[in-house]
Amino acid sequence: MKLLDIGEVAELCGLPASTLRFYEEKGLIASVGRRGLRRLFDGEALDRLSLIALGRSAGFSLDEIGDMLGLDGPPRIDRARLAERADELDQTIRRLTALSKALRHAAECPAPSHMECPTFNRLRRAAVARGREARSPAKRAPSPRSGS
Amino acid sequence: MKLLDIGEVAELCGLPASTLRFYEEKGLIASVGRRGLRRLFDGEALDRLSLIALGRSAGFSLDEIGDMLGLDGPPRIDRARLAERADELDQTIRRLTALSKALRHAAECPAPSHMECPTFNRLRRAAVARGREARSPAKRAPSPRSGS
DNA sequence: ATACGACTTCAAGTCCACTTGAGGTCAACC
DNA sequence: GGTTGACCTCAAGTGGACTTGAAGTCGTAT
Repeated sequence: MKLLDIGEVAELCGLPASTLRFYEEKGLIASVGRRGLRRLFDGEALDRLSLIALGRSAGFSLDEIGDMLGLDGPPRIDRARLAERADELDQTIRRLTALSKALRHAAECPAPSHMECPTFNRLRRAAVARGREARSPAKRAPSPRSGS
Repeated sequence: MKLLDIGEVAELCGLPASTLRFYEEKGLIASVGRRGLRRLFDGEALDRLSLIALGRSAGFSLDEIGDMLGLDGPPRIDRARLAERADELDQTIRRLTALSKALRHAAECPAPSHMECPTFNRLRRAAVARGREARSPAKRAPSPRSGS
């Protein structure tokens, strides 16, 4: 299997090399060796990076992801936790759906102030209400680096 | 209209008083006056706080929300931006939906390693793919303060 | 009148996920 | 064999959104 330079991995996964070093330092990924000083990665690193991206976009912190993937080692995944997080995600999805509708309505509604519009207020309440019980932020996947 | 102490506002909106002071400092909310040193708020602050919560949960930064609500003043909302963000939210929703399915599948699938499961891999790709073009994180609504 | 506790200010600290900078190494190409 | 540019390490810095701490003020209940 072809071994990859950190720059190639960076290219393939869309993360800057500094982030890959940072992830390695945290034990989230591992290089299979070095050529001189340079790290060499194999396909497993790419798999793990894809799982990391998945976890990040599900709102897990890097530490949580580390727990789940097994810091250095084969992924061992806590199924109960995944199901729980899936439930939370479904909540979030419902909330964001209400939110999207509210935004779209606000963008079109001619009422002078949105606070006077019953439709907006209904959607607003729907969007915010569920947020109260959220556990931690669900971030989008890390954005690609700015350059290029 | 009844005027509210910062503690009462905090109680009503579920944010700590320190956050309300912080928001006031940023110009996101304003008190209508003071009783001695103490800030007094009216209903409008609650409305704005609810819009702030809405904006936060849509993934706007406090600065962006400040722009939209008009730092100190009546909300003047950029409709094009709202529609644009609604589109982005819809993207996020689709991604999170794939993600939720992937997590749920991972929680149930008996395959020894998820990386070997075609279903998981398909969902994984679907969940991660769209994340590449995301602009900024869509956070959940701010969590209620820890105590009580 | 006095004590209490909820408020006040301002500066500094925290957390997370990275990024940046300085100074150094070295594999590969000409 | 020399240059180059991608890599290396380690420490420190960044940004957003708050939180905490110290020291002080003051409305309200007893």
